[in-house]
Amino acid sequence: MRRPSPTYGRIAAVVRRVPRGSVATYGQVARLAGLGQAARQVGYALHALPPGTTVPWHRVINAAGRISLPPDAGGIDQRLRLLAEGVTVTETGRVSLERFQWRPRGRA
DNA sequence: GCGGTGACGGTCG
DNA sequence: CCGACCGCCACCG
Repeated sequence: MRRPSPTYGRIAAVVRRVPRGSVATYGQVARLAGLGQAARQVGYALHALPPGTTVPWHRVINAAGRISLPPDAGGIDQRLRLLAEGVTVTETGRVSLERFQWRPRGRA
């Protein structure tokens, strides 16, 4: 079955595993997707997601616990979506990773 | 095949 | 807490 999974496919697969009400960091997703240090690529891939996708891209934030997406590029929408799931996001786009980061069975 | 680029990450000031 | 710098890697022209 080779690994036809284009990198984007693996990234999307990992992001779909992030449960509602939790968030994951780009680096965490990259790691779980087997991309190593290609965290930047995660953001690049999410940016390339087609409209109407089922991937909860809004649950992915940076390691600093902040929304990276510029407000005028969807950051506003991302913040509202997170708030709608019960994730506390300050007006500056800060999220408490201690409280909301996804922890898949002790790994990662 | 080479080089520029980026929804990042970690360190330093 | 915030900004600047450098290092990593895959995508695209």
